Amino acid sequence: MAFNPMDILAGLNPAQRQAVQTIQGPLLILAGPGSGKTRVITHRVAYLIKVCGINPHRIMAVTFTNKAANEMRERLERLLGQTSEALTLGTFHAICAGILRREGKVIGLDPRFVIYDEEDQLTLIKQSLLEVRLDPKHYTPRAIQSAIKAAKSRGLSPKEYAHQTHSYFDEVVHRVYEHYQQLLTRSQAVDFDDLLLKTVQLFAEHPEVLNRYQSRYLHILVDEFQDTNITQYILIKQLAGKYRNICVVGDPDQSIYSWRFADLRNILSFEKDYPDTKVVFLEQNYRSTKTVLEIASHIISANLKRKPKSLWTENETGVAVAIVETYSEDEEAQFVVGEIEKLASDGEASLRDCAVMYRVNAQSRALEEAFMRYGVPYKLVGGTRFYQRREIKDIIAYLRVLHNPSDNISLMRIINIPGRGIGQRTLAELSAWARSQNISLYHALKASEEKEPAFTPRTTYALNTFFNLMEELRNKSKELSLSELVDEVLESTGYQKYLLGQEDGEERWENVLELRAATEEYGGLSPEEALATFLEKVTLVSDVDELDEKAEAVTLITLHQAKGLEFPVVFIVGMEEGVLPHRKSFDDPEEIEEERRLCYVGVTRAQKQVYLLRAYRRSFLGGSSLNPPSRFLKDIPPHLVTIKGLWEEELFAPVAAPSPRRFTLLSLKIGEHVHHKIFGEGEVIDCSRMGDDQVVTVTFKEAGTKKLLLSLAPLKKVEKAPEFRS
DNA sequence: CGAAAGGCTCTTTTT
DNA sequence: GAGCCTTTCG
Repeated sequence: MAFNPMDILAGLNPAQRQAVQTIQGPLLILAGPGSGKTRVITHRVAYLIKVCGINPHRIMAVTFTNKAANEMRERLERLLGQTSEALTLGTFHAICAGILRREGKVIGLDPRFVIYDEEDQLTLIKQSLLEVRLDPKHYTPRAIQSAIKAAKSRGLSPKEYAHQTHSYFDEVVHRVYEHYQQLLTRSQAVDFDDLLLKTVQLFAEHPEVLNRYQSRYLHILVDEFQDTNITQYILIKQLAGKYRNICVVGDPDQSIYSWRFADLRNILSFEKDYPDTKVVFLEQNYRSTKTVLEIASHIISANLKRKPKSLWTENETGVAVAIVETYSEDEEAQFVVGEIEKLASDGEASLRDCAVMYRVNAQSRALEEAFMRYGVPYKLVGGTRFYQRREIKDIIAYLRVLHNPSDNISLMRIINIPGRGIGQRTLAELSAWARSQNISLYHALKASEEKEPAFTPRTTYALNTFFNLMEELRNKSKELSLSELVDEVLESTGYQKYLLGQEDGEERWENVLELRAATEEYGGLSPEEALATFLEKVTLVSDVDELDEKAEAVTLITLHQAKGLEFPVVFIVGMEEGVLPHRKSFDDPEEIEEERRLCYVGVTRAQKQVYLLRAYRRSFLGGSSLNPPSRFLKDIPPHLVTIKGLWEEELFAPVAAPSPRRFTLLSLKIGEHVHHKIFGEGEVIDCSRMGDDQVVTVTFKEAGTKKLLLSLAPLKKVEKAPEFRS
């Protein structure tokens, strides 16, 4: 099929075309929600390659999540009909990690450096506090962590930080920051923010390296520009220094990451630093109904520090927004599930069309319980994130040490897990000695016999045994495939036994197996490369990245994570003062404005229908509170609203209590066959305990696989095996 | 050394 | 209500 370059422009509106075709010089695209932003970026890159003949090797596109990057690559390949590997495409963090692996040597960075996440960072900060003899009770590690992150987001090294600040607390932070950086260096590690900051420093100190990159990148694109921080801004300014073909895309109304030190002033700086900037507004919305767009506009218009913007759509008017008031969060969740079941059975929306959004992760709990109780499939994004789980981090720590023995934090994590008689005292002594000898902890392990005064024979033996174990694994790591290596680690360290001996060991072990499964896709690489690639990936993935859009299930997601996604039907729960807006934002008008933007982001995810829910009473931290309705609800004009008065009509109606059915509780085993009132016949494929109840996973003949709570699901045991059994 | 128990503080939001 | 830290005891 002949390729017609003009296909790239087909179907774009005039503003979108302008955004695609303006390829010379700085360009700022202000894109409202649903205005086809992703489409514009993708088409712009395609246009550069196909029409302008630019080598993909010379284009960089920065996205906010890995997911966005993957999607863009897919779309691009479809559009171009060819692969696009040469294109630099990824998050700031991933792109910088790549640059540092290649070029970091000149600033003394080992190419095998490990990336510490925020948990590792906090551990290291605690250690720093102790080592500079400050009391962690007086200066909370969290506060210090936040101050260091703030400094790094503004591009400040410890020295620069000291110059810029004067309070006593700043002096404390400065001391810890400086020491913390030393500890990182000693571990051949960088933290998240260092990925950006070190790249900036590298470019600043080594113009010859910067020059290579400047000359390479003829075109640079940055998505979600409203959520970039100052360090990221400096970085793109460096990179675009030569050609100045820099295109940034953003929407100030969707800026929701100022707590991560994203700085809206970047948009102002951009226009100031590049006075010849052309600005394109994308204001036609293709996503939502007129009603959805109108209530969104009313909500966001109440922000005072904002440039007004007029969004419009040719879509149909659609239905009114539903405001639902329930008594408790459990009822709120129950309403959501009931409504989704209704939509699904009426054929108005499938499960994957629906998303439930909330302000804080803790809110997902009541929802999950309700979804489980009614056997409606859901996918939870975030929460306790997979790669943050203790057992997962343990295994990764083993792999990290095998890859790079200098990684002290990981070594300290696993040195006594499973327990092998190396306690806190020994560890403290060993690491003090390592520091005095100026060697890594791993090296100290090897040389522990030379230490004066010596460890007890028993301790020495334990240290030696552990060291030999790790050495053996390290040798094997050079030959075994990644999954074989994981198996070997699990086996030879006794980790499996250790886990299964614990209370919730079964479940944790499942997670470990899931991790092991994830290592299988690295078969094509050499053992060393596979390990390196895997370790980098696991620290830089986010939860949205893993969201499976095709699965027939309802999405449960925080408002922050929902940015960039869209769903036909959106439920926002917890529309209450204290939740949205969150009470932490009460005393700062700017934070309230950000809460409002967050609400705006949520509403504008919807294509057809929005439900805003609030509960009269919400439990938190064991207690409960009565929250007034969110102030944002007052900004919605009444004629666009239907109130669902579960409040008046159903509140006092008897709700079927779960307990009475308990005594008829039957117990099911894997392999048994059941009959469900709605879903029909199925086979039990898994069961686990939840409190004094049982959760069973059943594969139904017609309805697919569902998780059900035994006490509530209308299930009957079937003695005779159904005929579909395979 | 390590298990167990008791006491404390938080919880926004995440690449 | 959990997760983290400290203390206590075997």
